[in-house]
Amino acid sequence: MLHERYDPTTIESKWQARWAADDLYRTAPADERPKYYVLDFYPYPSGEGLSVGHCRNYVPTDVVARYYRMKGYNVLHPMGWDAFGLPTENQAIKTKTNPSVLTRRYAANYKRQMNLIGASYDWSREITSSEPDYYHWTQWIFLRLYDHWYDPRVDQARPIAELEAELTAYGTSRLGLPLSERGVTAEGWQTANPLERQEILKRFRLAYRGEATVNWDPVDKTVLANEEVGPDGRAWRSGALVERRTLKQWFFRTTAYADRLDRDLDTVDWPGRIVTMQRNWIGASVGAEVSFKTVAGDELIVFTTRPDTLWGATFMVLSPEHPLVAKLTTPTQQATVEAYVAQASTNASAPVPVEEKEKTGVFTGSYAVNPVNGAEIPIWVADYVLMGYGTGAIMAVPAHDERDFAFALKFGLPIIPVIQRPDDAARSVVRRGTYAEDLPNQLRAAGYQFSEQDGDLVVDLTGAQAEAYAHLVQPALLNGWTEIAGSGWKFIFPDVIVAFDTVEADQQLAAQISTALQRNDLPTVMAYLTTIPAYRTLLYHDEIGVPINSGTINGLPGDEAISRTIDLLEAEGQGKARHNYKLRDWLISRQRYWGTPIPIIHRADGLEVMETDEQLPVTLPGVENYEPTATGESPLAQIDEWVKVTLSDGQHGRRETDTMGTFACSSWYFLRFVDPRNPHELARQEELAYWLPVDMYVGGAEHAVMHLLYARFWTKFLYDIGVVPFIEPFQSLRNQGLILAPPREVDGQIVIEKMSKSKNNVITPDEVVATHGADALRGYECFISDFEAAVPWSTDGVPGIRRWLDRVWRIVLNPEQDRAGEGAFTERQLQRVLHQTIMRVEHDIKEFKFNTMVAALMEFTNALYKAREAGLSKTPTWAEAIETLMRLIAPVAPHIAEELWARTQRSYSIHQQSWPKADPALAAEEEVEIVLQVNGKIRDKLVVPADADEAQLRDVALQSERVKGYVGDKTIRKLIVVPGKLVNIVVG
RNA sequence: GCCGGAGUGGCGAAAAGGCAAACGCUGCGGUCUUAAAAACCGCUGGGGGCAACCCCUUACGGGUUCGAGUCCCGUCUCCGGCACCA
Repeated sequence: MLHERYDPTTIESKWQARWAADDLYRTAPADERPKYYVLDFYPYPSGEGLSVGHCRNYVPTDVVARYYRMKGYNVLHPMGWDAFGLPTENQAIKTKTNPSVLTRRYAANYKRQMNLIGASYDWSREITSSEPDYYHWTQWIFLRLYDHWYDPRVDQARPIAELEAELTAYGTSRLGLPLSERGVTAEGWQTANPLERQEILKRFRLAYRGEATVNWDPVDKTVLANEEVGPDGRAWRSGALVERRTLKQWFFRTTAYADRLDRDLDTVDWPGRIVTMQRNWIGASVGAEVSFKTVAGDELIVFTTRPDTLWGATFMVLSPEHPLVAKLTTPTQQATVEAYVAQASTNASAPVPVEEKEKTGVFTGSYAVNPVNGAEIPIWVADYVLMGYGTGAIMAVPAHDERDFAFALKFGLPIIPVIQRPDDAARSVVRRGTYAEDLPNQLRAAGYQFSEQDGDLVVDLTGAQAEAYAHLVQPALLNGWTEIAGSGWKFIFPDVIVAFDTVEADQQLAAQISTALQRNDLPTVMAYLTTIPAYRTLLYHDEIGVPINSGTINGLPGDEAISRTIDLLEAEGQGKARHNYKLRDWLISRQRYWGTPIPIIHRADGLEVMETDEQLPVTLPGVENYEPTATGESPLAQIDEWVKVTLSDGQHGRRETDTMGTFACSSWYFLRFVDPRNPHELARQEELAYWLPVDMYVGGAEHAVMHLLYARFWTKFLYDIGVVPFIEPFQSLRNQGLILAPPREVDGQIVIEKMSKSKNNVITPDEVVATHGADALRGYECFISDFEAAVPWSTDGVPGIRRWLDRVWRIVLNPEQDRAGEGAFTERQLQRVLHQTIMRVEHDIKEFKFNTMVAALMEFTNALYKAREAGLSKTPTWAEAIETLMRLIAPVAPHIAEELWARTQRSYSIHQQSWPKADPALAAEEEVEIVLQVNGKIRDKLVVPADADEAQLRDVALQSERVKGYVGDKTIRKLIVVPGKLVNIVVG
C-alpha cells in the first residue's frame, strides 16, 4: 500500500489547532508527581518578531519539556512578556500609539511564531509585566524592600520597625558599622526630628532614594546612560560635553547581599564562565579600614587589601569627589585643586578607555600621619581614585601597587620597598670605569653570575647575598658607586654602604646622586633606578611576601603580616578588618513613562510615605503624550491629576514620578508563573514550594550579570521575609550559542555577521517553516552545532533534516516496500540498536547535546532501513522499533510524530504517552572489535566476545599473525590489556 | 592589561586518556528513468604503492604516558567579559 507523501504544511497546522483546542499543554497545579520547571528567559517583544536565532532557545527547552512530560513529570513550561521599557516607549512616541497597544501587538506576533514552531507552552499562564495585575506585585515587593533593612549580625533582612527600636535603645553602637560610616547614638536618634530620622533610616533601607552621580547632557537636559556617551566624553546625540551631576535617584541595596550573592554561587549548576562573571562583578576583597589623622586633626579613613604594606605608605590620595577635599586644601593650593576637581567632574563621566591613561593629580597642601610609624605624608587629589569604591581615599604604597608606582614616579614622590620579593631576585650594575680591573675575576671566583655589556658588569644575585656582595665590590670601587636593586636594596660607595630603607635615606641618596650626575630630574632613588634598563623589571612587585622596613612585622610570613597588622590597628583603635565589594547598589530610577510606578508619596513636609498595600497597584495614567520633559523629569511629573494626592490624614502629597527600570519586573516573574492570576498574593505558598526553584533556565549569555544577579538578590530577600522557601531561584542554567547570519562573500572575503534588520540578513522561522516545515526547523535548530556554540545559519542544512524526516515517514508507513530480503542484519542487532538509541537520546537530552541526539535518531532510522532490507519487517522487534522511533522523535518533531502515531492506528495523543524504557542488558554488545597495537601503533583488529578477560585477550593478541610479524623476536617489555578495547604490546 | 572560552576534513561537527573524523551538508561516480526530479548504492583529510598495505594528520613548540584531539608547560590566533575597584 502506498501512502501519500510527507506534507508538513498540512499536518502541522492541523495538529497545532487540535492541541490548542484540547489544551494539551495545560499544566496541572501542584500534585504528588515529581515536578520539572523548565523556563526560557522571557523575551522583550519587539516589532521585528523572532528570528531563527531566538528559536535556538525555545526549541531545545521545548524538547526538554516534552521529554520530562513523557517521563511522567508534572512539567511547568510557561512563557510571558518583558513588556515595559524604552524601545517600545520610543516606538510609541514615534507612531503616536499607546505603548500597551504596541506591546499587545508585538507579543501576539511572538506568540503566533512560537505556536508556529510547535512550542508546548501553557498559554493559560501567559503573563505581561506591564499589566497592572502583574506590576501590582512588583510594587508590593518594592514596598517590602523599602520597609526592611539588612542586619549583618544575623545575615538577614529585618523590618525597619526593629531597627527603629534598636536605634532608640542603643543607637548604631551594636551594628558593627564600618569606621567610615557615621554612626548615631541612642540619644541622637531620640532627639532627631522626623526628617532627620528619615535621613538616618535611608542609610539602612533596602530600597532608598539617594544621591547618584549621573551623566547629564546640558543641551538635551536629560540623564544619559553610559552607553550614550562617546569615548571623547561627548553625548552621542547632542554632541555636548557630558557633565557629572548629582541627582536624587532610587536604589536597591544590592550591596547588603554581596556576600550571600557570592557565597551561594557554590550551590548552583551554572556554566562556569557565568559564575566567574558574577564573582568578578561582585568583586569581593578582604582587607582593612585604616584611620589616618591629618596634621590638622581631621580623620581620613582608607580601605586597603594590603594592611601589611602600611609602612610603605608614603602619600595619600583622595578622589576628586571626596567630601574632605575642600577642607584639606590649603589656601596656596586652593586654585589648583579647585581647577583640577572641576575638570575631573566633566572628564570623569566619560567611559574613557582608562588603559594607559596618563596619571593626573594635584597636591592639597596638607599632610597626614602614618599611624604605624608617625611619618608625615602628603595628601594628593587624583582621579585614579574612585569615590564609589572603598572610602574614596587610599593610602598609596608605590613600591607595591602599580598605579601608585606610576603616580609617584610622575610626581617625584618617595617609593620605599616594604615587601621582600618572593623570588629574592636582585641585580647590580657596576659601571665601566668605576671598578678595578680584577673585579670580574673576583666575582667569578666568588661564584656570581654576571655579564659584561660595554664594560658595565651586570651581576645577578639574591637579596640574601647582598651584604656579602657589597663587601666584595666595595674595595674594588675606584670612584662613583653601584647599587643593588630588587632585593637587599643598597648603595655602595668607595667609602660607605648605605641601605635604601627609609624616606630619609631616599632623600639623602637622591640628593647625592643628583649632585654627582648634575641632574635635577631625579627627586627620588626610584626615579634614578628607572633610568637604568637592567633594573626595570625588578623595581616594583605586588606579590604577598615577607615585610621589610616595617617595624614590628618585619620577617613575618605574608599572610601573618596582614592579620598581625589588623590586630595591631584594632587594638589601637586605628583600624578594623573589612570585607569590601566592587558591586554597587542597583540604580532603579528611570525618568520615563513606560515602567512600573514607584509606590511612594512625598509629603509636603518632605517625608516619604509608603502607599498602603490596599491601594496597590498604583497604575499608570492613560495619557496622550509620553515625551520626556525638558527638565529631564519623567513625563508623569506633568500630569497633575495623577501626581497630586491627598493622604488619609488630609495632608497633601506628590507621587514619586520616577518609574522602575525593567530589571525589577524580570527579578521575580519566574515566581508568578506558578500562580499567575492570583489577586491576593504574589503566588500561593504551596505552588511556590512545589514548583521552585526553576530546574532548568535557558537564555542568552548577555544577561549573565544584571538580570541573574538581581533575580538572585530579590529571591534572597523574599526568602528572608518568608515569602519563598528557597535561596537560589535557578538551579541549572544553560546559555544557547548565538546564531549568526549565513556567511556571504564580500570582495572575495567570507564575512560572517550577526543577524540584524539593518544588514537585511535576518532569517525568520516563518520562511523556514513555509518551505521545510516546523519539525525540520526544530530538528535543524538542534542539529546545527553544539548547543552552546555560536554558529552561522546554513540554509543548506535544513533539507538534510527534512530528508531524514521523509525517511522516518516512509519507514514507518511502508515497512514492506523495496524489500530484497538480502543483507546481513539480524533481529538481535535491531533490538540492540533500539535499546542503545533510547539510552543515547535520553543521555543527550539531559546533557543538552541536542546535536548528537538527532544524530542518534538518524542512525536508528538508517538501521531500520538495513533491517527492512534484511527482511525483518514482520518481526516483533520491528514493530517495537517502529513504535519506539515515533516516541523518541516526539520531543524534537512533535507534528510528524503525532501524524504517524495516528496513521498507525494508535490512540491520541503521542505526547501523552510514556517514554520508552531502555534495557541495558539488551543494549549490550555480545561481541566487540578490539585493536591490537604494537608499540602504540594499530597493527590488527579482531572480534572477540565482549566479556573476554585479560588473559584471553593476551592470548589471542599474541597469536595474531600480523602482530607476530611486528613483534618478531624482540623482547616483550610490557603488555597492556584493556578489556573491550585493546591490547598494546610494547617491544624493544 | 586582567579574567574566562575556543582552535579537528571543502562546510556544520563527533569522539568516559584507548580504532580521529560518527551524524549531516557539499562534491564525484553509479542504479532506476525516454529524460529530469525524488529515492537508493558507493566514494569523498593528505601523501606513497599495481596491490596487500605503508607513512603523515586535531593552531604551533615542548612534556607526562604503553598510548594524548583529550592531561601539563610555553607560544600564536579568534570570541566573550571587565576596565585605574586600592
